[in-house]
Amino acid sequence: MRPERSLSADIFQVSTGTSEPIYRQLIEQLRRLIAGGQAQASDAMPSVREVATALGVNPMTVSKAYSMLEAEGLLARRRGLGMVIAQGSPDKASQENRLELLRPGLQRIAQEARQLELSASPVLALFNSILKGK
Amino acid sequence: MRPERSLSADIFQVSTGTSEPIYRQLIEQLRRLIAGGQAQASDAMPSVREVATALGVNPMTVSKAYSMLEAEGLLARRRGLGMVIAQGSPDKASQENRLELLRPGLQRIAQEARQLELSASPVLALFNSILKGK
Amino acid sequence: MRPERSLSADIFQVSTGTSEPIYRQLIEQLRRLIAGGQAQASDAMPSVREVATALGVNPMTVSKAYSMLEAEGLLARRRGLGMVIAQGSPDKASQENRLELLRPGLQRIAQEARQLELSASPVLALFNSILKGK
Amino acid sequence: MRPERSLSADIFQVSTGTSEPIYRQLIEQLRRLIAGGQAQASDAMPSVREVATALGVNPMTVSKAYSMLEAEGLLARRRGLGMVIAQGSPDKASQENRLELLRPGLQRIAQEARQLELSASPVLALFNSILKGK
DNA sequence: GTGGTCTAGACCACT
DNA sequence: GTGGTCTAGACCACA
Repeated sequence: MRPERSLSADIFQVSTGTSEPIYRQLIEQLRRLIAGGQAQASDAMPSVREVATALGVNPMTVSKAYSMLEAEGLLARRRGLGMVIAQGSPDKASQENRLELLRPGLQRIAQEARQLELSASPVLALFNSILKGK
Repeated sequence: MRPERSLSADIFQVSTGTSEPIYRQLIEQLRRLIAGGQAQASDAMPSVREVATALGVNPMTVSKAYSMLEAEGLLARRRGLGMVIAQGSPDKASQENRLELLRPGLQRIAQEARQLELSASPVLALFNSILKGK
Repeated sequence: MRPERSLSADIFQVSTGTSEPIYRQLIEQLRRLIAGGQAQASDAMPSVREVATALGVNPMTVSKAYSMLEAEGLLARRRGLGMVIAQGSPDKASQENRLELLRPGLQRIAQEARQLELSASPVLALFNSILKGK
Repeated sequence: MRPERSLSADIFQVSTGTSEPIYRQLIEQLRRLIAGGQAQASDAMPSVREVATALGVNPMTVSKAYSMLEAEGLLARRRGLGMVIAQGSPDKASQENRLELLRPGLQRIAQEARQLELSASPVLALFNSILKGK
């Protein structure tokens, strides 16, 4: 078994203002981190407590996210040691597959741009500056 | 009384697949249509029943959206006649202001792209094709 | 977390005889309780179900009032825990400001008294007895 | 038949901002004018058109009020001439009876004053100034 | 025809 | 336990 890497609690960012439930934000983010290759099999997850205090949310909320990820097979429980990325979790996905994960969100924004009567170029320019500037 | 334009029920599109409640989708869409200048003061809104049947949702769901838009000052009620875009509703916003409305969504996507370890250029290419192709 | 006071369900009284909708009666009453200082920031509101059973109305009616008060910024939702008076809600208003809230109603009564050809003194005497006697 | 007096259209005042329907405001006001003795049997009512333009409301709304007052027996229709106060309409009521008509409104205000934590004296002082000053 | 209010009941999400 | 959302259906008020 290869040496184990520990993931930091700041891999997660949540926004409480959104209507999207916090536990779901966490789930989606870990899925992306795995698809992007930043979290790999046998990496140790930060503890529920660490994440909860770092994000300022209820520990039960983090625990629920972890449990659902475990049920989904992406996380595995190591008794007394915490959770790790499961051996069976998917490897880093291909670029095409990762791009496809962004499509629904981009389509939604495109629809909003149309309702705002915005043409493509200024929207692309703004997106470009956000992608690079931050 | 100056001529009045009637908006059609198909200005609205809802997706039931999302977790975002239907009435909120309607609210957001009307806000954008006003900001985009496609709905202007004193335009007549389609009736609650028209929108409800067009979208296949319960009239109360549409009514809830209309009521909240009225409380917000964007719609005005004409007793017995229906709702119209309120006189006090904002005029078409400047292009800069309309772009700003897209910023939060674009920032969210950019964060997701980073978690997926995607560089800017393929993401921009995909967005470009969505904006233009559809 | 500082100590929190819980408001009882009997802070509300509704009269079904009036044409004023129940949810609006609740809204107006809470506004007055806040202006009067009897409900303060971070006080816990009675639950929707408690109020509904205490008043004998449908929970959705109470929920509607709470939602509109939340949209107005007077109430804040605590996910899974209930509603509290929002931090941003106004403090107890000055006596002059509270008096001003009564002015429109008093003006309406004064107009009625004029139409009934009633002079000031008997009307004031009646009002005095009502204010003190009950 | 004694000489006929003509009532002016400005005996009515309506507020469109209220939830109370306009036609009902008109009905209540005429009832009070009769109880107060300012409108007496065989007085000629202002025409529907006059009242509608003076108040800026829909003629159908005034017509509805007149019709309901006729059904109630307070107004009588004189073919081709307009409406008059009916012969059978009650005479000016006693002061005690007229005062009683104000009681429900005053009780409502008293309850509001209690919720605003206002004591009797400032409220009475305000009411006094409104009754006399205007 | 228009919107508003209320009910009864179901299901969901969060803690 | 908490509130939120949606449905189906009834009744009212206004024009």
